[in-house]
Amino acid sequence: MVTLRMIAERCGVSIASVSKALNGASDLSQATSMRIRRVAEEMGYMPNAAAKALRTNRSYTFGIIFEEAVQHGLTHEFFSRILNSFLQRSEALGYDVLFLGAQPGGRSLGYADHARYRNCDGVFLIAGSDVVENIVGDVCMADCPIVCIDYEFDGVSSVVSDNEHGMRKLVEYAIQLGHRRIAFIHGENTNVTRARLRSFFTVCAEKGIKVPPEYVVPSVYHNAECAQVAVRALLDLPEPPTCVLFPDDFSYIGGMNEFRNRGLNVPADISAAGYDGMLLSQSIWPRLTTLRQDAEGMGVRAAEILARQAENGPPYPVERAVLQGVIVPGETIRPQLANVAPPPR
Amino acid sequence: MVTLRMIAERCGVSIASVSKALNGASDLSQATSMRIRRVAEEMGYMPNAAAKALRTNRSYTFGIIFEEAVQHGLTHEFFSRILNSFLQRSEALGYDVLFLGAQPGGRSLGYADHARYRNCDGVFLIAGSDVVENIVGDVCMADCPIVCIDYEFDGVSSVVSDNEHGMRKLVEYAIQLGHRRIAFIHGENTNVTRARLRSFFTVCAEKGIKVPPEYVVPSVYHNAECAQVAVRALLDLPEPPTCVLFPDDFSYIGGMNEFRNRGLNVPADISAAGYDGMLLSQSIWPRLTTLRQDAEGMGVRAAEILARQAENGPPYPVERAVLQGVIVPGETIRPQLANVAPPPR
DNA sequence: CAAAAAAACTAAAACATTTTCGCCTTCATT
DNA sequence: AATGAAGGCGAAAATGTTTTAGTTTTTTTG
Repeated sequence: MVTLRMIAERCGVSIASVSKALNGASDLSQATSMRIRRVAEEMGYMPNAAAKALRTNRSYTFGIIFEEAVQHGLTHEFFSRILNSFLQRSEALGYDVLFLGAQPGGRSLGYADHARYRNCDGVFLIAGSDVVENIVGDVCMADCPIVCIDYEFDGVSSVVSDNEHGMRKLVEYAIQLGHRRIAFIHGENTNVTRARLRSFFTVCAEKGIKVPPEYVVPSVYHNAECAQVAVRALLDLPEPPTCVLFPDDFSYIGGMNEFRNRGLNVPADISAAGYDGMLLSQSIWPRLTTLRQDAEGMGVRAAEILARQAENGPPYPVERAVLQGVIVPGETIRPQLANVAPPPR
Repeated sequence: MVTLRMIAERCGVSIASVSKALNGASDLSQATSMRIRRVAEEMGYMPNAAAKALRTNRSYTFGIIFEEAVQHGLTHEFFSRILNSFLQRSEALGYDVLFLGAQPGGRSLGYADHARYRNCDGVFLIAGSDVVENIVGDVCMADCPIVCIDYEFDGVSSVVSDNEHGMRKLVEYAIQLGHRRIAFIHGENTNVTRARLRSFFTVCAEKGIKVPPEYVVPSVYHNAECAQVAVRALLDLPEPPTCVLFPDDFSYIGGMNEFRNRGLNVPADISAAGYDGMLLSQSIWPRLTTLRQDAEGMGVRAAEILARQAENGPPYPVERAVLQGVIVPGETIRPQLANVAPPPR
């Protein structure tokens, strides 16, 4: 390992000068600075992150917490897309990303202690809605900026998907195509779900559409079987819906199975739309009409918020970024009435 | 931030003693050791990873490199499963995991330099077969143990999925059900693909099954459209196969679309099986018969190899771990002849 | 040309640890 | 009582870097 001292000796200058040359300090002559840099390059110098962090108290590391009760972990495409873009943006901003578990070094401490131990400059919290509330209190103890996903807490910055707006788009899309008997299968009771429900009711009311209580049926996110059961209930109603909205593409696919079991063709006999926009949803048949969330945007914004706050130092203001999704038109929904305009594009 | 010095002052002992107490050194009396530990706990002491790493030259960090040309990144379920299990096992072994990019700190250096900069105790290389060969040479310059996935290089340890064995299982399964006209749609020319092809031909030869060259058709991994085109060619043959094997579940689903387009029912009119075992493959209809790779096992073994080699220090021996998958029986394949035994279980 | 100012460079401290070596007790053994 | 051994503890060096506060050298100015 080549150190500043070794370069200094080779160049016949002091360690301080080498440090300055490599960090572009101003009080060094152009000539020596160049010479030192050349020698450093030759010797294959690579700074020591630990020493740097120790001295400057900056690690240029973002911690990332990834946890949810269902042990799917990163296999949720929504989460892995966020992570992907967060990684890229962080690297571009000069930060490395470290996974933070609750048991740093084998000992069972909390996330905050882990973050403090590693001297993180920021923490990105991606947690399923099922556990985020338990975690966030702990994480806050870390004395660095924090950003969490799809959840808003007092004192914690966040990046959220605009679920109200997304749901509005979806419902308006269905209504525009002439549907008036629209059912909504929704996920567990989380703030995300509540936002979507709120929006669903609001838009329906705006358009003068009555929503029978049986049309709003609870299910579980990412659970195909559960959604299938929910669809069964809907189809057994005396007056079943003409269009069903699903909470995510997994549920969507589960629901489609029930349509098929009943001999219903989509979209000829019944329409459907969903939320998420998984890659696969465009490969299956019929292609799903689904609201693709801007997961990439969320990762990018999270990295940018953390980087900015890390630069500025405490106190850390609470920031919010709201990202909007876009409808990916598929083949699962069609005009319900003859006298209605064809679907946009 | 509470340091050893602060604890020492509070306890009226030396810094050295505090360090020893917290690290369980032997030359300290039980009494003082207990007292120091209690005070440290009270004060909320958390060691400084940077100082520790600087002094001991061990960072307890594994670097992870994740790269492939197709920019799907972690959204490939196979990769995210590996990553997930690697994370968990690493944490249990006392290591944190850091993402390694090619541009540490904004400067465009290589992966090896990044690993050296962060003083990684090991590097885990997950790269798509399309880029791994370009990367591995660079990575080797890092003077720490390395494990890569699904690829075998001289001088580099690796964890591989037993593609020969997996393919054998799949082919034998089809043959056992009476199929003798078996086609194989395969991915790009990589070592993984070659292993599967080799195995495919071997097993067919063993069982005395002739494979017409048109039955082996190239496609692209994770590309549904490509697979659909391949299926089209197969179905246009004068004597089409009775069973089609796909390189992955995405392709599988693409192929299924073509079956449907032709009005073929699966498995009544044609059988199919695949490779990967994505979660979703068990939610769609018909449920896919697919060979689920032991991705979790791969992540675990990778972490264990790195940890062991990091403990033992150089020189680092080249280790290989071979993991085997398991057939997940679905509904896409059925006995072809009447006089044949029913499918196992 | 002397003095002042600016430029170029360095010594040393500081960051939080671990670890080696040596010192001082205490206690048991001759 | 003298010797030795062992146990318990501390001083200090070392890790690689940044940064402050000088110190030396060069340049400018009157």
